[in-house]
Amino acid sequence: MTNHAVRTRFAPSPTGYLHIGSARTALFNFLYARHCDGCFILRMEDTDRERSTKQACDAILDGMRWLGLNWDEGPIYQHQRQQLYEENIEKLLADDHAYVCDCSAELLEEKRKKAIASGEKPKYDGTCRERRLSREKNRVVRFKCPQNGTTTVHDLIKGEVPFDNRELDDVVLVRSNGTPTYNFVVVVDDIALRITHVLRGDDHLNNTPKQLLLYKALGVTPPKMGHLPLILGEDRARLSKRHGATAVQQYREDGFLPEAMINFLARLGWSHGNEEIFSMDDLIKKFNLENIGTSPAVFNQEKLLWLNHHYLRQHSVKDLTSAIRPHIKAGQEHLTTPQWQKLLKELSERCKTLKEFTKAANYFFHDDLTYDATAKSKFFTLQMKQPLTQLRQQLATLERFDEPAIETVFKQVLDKSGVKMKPLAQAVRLALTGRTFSPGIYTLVYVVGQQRTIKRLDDAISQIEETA
RNA sequence: GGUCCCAUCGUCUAGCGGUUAGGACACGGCCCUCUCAAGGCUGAAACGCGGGUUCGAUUCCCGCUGGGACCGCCA
Repeated sequence: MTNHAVRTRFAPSPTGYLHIGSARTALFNFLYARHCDGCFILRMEDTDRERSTKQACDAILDGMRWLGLNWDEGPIYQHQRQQLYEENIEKLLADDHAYVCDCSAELLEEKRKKAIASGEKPKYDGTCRERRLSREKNRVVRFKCPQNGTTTVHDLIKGEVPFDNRELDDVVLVRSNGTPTYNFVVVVDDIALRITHVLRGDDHLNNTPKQLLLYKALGVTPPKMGHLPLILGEDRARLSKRHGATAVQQYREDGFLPEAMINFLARLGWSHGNEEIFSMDDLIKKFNLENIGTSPAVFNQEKLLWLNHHYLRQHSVKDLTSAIRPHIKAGQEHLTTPQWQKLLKELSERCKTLKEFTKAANYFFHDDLTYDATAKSKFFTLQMKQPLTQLRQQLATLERFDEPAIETVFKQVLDKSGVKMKPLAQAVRLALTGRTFSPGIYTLVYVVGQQRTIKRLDDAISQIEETA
């Protein structure tokens, strides 16, 4: 389907990092625009000057780029569009769709508390509605919200959602400091940017009728709206910091790949039959509004890890190496060797995150090993001393230090000494890595290299003497 | 408290009136095996409850229950 008219946007408020939930909203808007060959716009909702920061903007931009959510227009900064908002306010005021209010914040807060205490809905009481106050410093502008009738949200995902206008409040459009508020600028900008489809979190559904009424007051047909079910934590409450990492960047630092994150996020609230694996191109091709689910989804890190593992295994050695470079603190010179390439392939079978690679390959980058105590007493036994010594001698004589040659040496030692493969392999593994798990033993010996293997076997053999 | 949203395995979900209710993650077992993984096979695991509508409801409607969101001069 091609629809050049489709224009979507992602409009975060730059007050923190890029949240997982926001990222999914961004993704869906991005995918829908791309799917329809439309336009995806990035807009910073930074009208709250107290809370918006440059760092937050940068973090959001950075996260978007990392995920590959490239925008076609923007970033548009709302704090630079004051004049546009001012024009619209004047229009609303002139048309009697808005009014000036001088009720103090303290008084309102008091009334609000009282209302809640007496079991009523906290709502502006309309004191200034008909006072026709003039605009002055320290006064706010409110929307004159119709107090009868029904406003129905025609939601792309939920269907018809009617709201009784009596439930709606006279929202503040302009703060007493002169800056416009969210509910107002979101409407003005979506009009100005000719947005055709608004996909946003479910938490905005209650705002939508107010915004619809604003569109009406402004004489504009609203865009199509779709409210995405929220992403939840394990306790089924809205995903937040207390559930663990919620910043996209945190996942990057923890060694996740953007492909995995995108795939995971896409499947939270959207599906395509029984398919689980989607590249960005697949998603652009297959994404549609019809298959967006209606119920909230719990963020399940196990599945993210599985996907990450999947993409880790799919990456080329070259791509993986460059992805892993930032995670390696010392020993980066090892990253260019054929041994590293071999090890990397083995590691990608076993590790679920880039971060795990460094841990799992610790013995490759560092020479100071600490033997696992239990394993040491189990595998560094006196009867292993001879076979290990034999092995060490023969490995030292090898001219071609490759896996077939290493395997031959192992076979010979096994034959001569009569020990079983398992204890020998485990003893060698412990000697070379300090642990009892690693890639296959021939591969391991090859990867560690002749010099280091000999050195580590010598160390191990002396350990046996000490304990004997 | 008011308004609104939601409801299929533990989790993500398929299902769009008639299915042995399917897949995936996680979990158990078996195989493979020098360890750890990977892989293969396999197992356990769900339609919240009560009313309708219908020949027939997981599916449509209503109620209940449960969970969630929102009620700012935040967005």
